[in-house]
Amino acid sequence: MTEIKKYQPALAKDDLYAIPIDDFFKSAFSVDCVIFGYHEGELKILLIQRGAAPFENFWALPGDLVYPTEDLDTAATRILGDLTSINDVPICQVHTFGKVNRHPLGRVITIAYLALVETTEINPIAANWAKRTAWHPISDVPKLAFDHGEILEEGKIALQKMVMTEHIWSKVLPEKFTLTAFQELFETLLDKKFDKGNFRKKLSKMKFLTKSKEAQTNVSHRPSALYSFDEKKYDEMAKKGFVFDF
Amino acid sequence: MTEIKKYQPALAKDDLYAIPIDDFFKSAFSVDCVIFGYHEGELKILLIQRGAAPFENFWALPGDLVYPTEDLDTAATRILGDLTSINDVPICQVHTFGKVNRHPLGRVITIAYLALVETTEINPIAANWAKRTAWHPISDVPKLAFDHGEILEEGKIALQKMVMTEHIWSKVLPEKFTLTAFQELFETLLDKKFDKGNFRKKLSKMKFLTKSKEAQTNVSHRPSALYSFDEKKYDEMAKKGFVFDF
DNA sequence: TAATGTAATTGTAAATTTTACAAAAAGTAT
DNA sequence: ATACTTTTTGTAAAATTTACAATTACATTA
Repeated sequence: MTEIKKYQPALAKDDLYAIPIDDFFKSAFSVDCVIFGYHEGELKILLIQRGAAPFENFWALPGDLVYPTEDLDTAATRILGDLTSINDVPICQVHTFGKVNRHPLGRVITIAYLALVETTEINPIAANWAKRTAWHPISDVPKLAFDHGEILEEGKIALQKMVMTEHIWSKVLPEKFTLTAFQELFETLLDKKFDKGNFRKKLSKMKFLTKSKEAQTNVSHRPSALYSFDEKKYDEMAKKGFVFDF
Repeated sequence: MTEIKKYQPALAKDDLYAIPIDDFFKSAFSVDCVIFGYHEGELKILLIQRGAAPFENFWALPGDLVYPTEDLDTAATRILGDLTSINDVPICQVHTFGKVNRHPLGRVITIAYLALVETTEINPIAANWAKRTAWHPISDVPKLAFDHGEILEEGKIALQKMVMTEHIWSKVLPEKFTLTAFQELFETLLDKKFDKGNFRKKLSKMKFLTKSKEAQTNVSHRPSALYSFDEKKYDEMAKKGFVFDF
């Protein structure tokens, strides 16, 4: 009995699936990146136009096969960079999609990763087999390649959940920002409106925004104080199990 | 230019990874099941003792390779059944683990699935290459095969999050249950204590537990009313974006 | 049968938070 | 100086949370 035979996986009761172990090692997996862009109250999604079969010319999420010698998280970052020239953006895993026929060229399961960035601070440049890149308003997305439509929908749900439990939003605003900008960000991401006075009262109780001595300039009205995000304070609170509950 | 060449994935800038497309299709993927069992204030985890290499004789999460012609979700259910004889338990995806060297026999990424069941209502029977099955107290788990220790830790965190946002707990209690039993369940899962009076006041506002006309019998104290879970009501509230916030 | 023990259930008052606004403040533009 | 705009603070009523205390309903024991 060989080493390989020993590792033969479980067989279904009717032996329907009794296939040699080698046949299991004929799959591939890919990463698809759901990159949301926020700017001044508008949420967009980053797409590429595919310059390679299958689904050539279709719009799609930036994604590609993972190298056999590459860690999953590493691959996600690398692939995003390879196709869109976006680097240094932390992305996090969301969900894995594994329907048998989701990919026309063979068995490929795909792991979706997600990030939220400031639309104008990122400069996506199509590279490799990506023909072009474009930000599409979240409310007006074309038909996508593969099952990317489904992946995007899951991504939207995951984004809203993460907004309330992680500081995924913290790199979207500039170093110093007004509370109004902060509120607009949350109103956009959560698709809700908040009372201005009450919103900031809740925030001040949360302690993780610290007021600086600087103020807004060049506005034709009372200038706003500028705040900054205190990650340490946030983590303290998060550890105690708090969630945004607006 | 062949069809395959066309689909060649993105190349890294330095061509380090320029390998033929076929080499991508040499991976496998597996499912590992994190099955939590609850009974009378005790949380346990279901493990199997492996009867096959690698990690023969090690305790491990029930898991195995996915067939190339099998949907991911289908595989999860099938594998759990094959190894532990547990069927009809809904399990949900949690996270995918994809470090290059996590599996000694080749590149295998694994997708973790999770469920919560009533320990005594499930009768796990080792089957196939599983030597035996056992419930281990969550606080006393042996060293596990592969990276299953890490997967279990992630599973614990995911369980707590899900308890607050989904009714993953709803099949754990009997059809009719006391509010005290309900409270004990949540205290166990969230590892917190609650004030009895206040806990049930919050519950009554949530509306998804309906009081039946029956009461507890054979208890040497005032008998408790029995309640049942109203899934429809729960879903209504969940749709409006509510979370348990005890 | 009455008293006792136990846990379920309801009650309550003080403290806190939420809500829906209103008023005041601090700048530019006219 | 006045108007305008948005920030910032204030406030009173309503609702909720909190920390207990009191009451209730059963079985068991005296």
